[in-house]
Amino acid sequence: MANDDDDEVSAEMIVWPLERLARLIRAREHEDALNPAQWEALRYLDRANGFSNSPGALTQYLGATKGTISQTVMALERKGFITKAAREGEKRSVTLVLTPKGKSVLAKDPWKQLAGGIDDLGGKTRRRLAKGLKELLAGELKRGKLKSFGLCASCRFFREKGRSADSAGPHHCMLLNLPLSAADSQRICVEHEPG
Amino acid sequence: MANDDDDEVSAEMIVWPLERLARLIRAREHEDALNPAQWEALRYLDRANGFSNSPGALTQYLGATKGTISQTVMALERKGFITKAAREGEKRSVTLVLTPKGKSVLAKDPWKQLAGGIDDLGGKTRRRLAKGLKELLAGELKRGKLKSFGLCASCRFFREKGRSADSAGPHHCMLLNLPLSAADSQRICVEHEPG
DNA sequence: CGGTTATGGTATCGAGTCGAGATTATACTT
DNA sequence: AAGTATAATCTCGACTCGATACCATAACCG
Repeated sequence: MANDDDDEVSAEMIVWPLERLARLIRAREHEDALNPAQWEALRYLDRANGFSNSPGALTQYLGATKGTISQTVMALERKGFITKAAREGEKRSVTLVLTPKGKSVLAKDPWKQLAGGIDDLGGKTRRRLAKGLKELLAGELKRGKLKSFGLCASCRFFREKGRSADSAGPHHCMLLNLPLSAADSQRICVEHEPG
Repeated sequence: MANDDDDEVSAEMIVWPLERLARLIRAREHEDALNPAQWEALRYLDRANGFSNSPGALTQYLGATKGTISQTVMALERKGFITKAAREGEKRSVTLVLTPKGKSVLAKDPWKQLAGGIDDLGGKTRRRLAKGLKELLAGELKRGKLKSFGLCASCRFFREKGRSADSAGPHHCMLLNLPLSAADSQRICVEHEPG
């Protein structure tokens, strides 16, 4: 194991499987009354915090355009997977919330089924796989000047507070100057900035 | 480095970046007069050997249906990226060949641009990344009972022959019982079976 | 206050994907 | 010769997608 850096792995040996894997999973996203675009939106909304469950944030996350996302959101609403509601204190915006039907269909997410294969991987491979993908994604985000959509724990605007009796939650966001519930701090955020 | 297997990496830390990376690259596949489906087909045809450059093989590679691929192929032909020709000795089938225009546009392939980011990765990470992705893809292929589309070198039907003056090439395929040019043996094949 | 500009979302359009199913032509089998 | 399998195409309806125009609300500024 001394010369672990020999035997160069060509970029193709990473790009080709990556590309085909993504394509094949996508091909299975036409089942269960949803299609790939709708799956992507549903997955995002399941992970987004209260500042981020809007069509605009979804647009940025997916690297799409507002018009396209508007259509997809309407399809999801029509099919009963999400509901729309007015956003508190911002009449232009809207909140998108999963219905019970929306939450339950996520169990059949084709990407989620990949998790089984991941469990069979060795610890070293899992660690390096996560690290490599994280860096590749970071590069792609930088190239497209896109947002990171990370969790509070890695955000420069996050201030963790000790437990308190405050019902609004123990933490605080310095950017929006708002209290953060413990649950919300575990979800991805449009405003996230690493730091 | 002794306890390299501690600190479990959750499946989500692999699936989420993987999913978003694939989505973001896909979002950039609308440039250059092509769209994602057409990019996928063009990339495949650039890598397929002489037995595998048909609509049917492309259909299997992408996990799609014949009708869909037929449309995409016609679009690529209409746009001048590929040409269609009759297949030798099989009148039902067709060969799809990249035009010079098709070959040159591949330089702008959004997936290819990922290769730069891969070069920045460390050797260990690159190795494990390739290994992990290969295994995840193998699992996906098994689940969907799909073909591997590997190279001759890993195929159980391949017989490497010594150099000869035979113009048809030095190698041989035991399945189709045909000679194989050195060039073709370096391209992916519908008939590939690991072993 | 009024005007300009920015922002969040929708309406509409045309090109194209996608799976499903029917159709045509060729090949193989018995 | 009849039946079946295979390679590809055609047609259909539902949907994605970017582009553009549009509307409402918000922010800013003199």
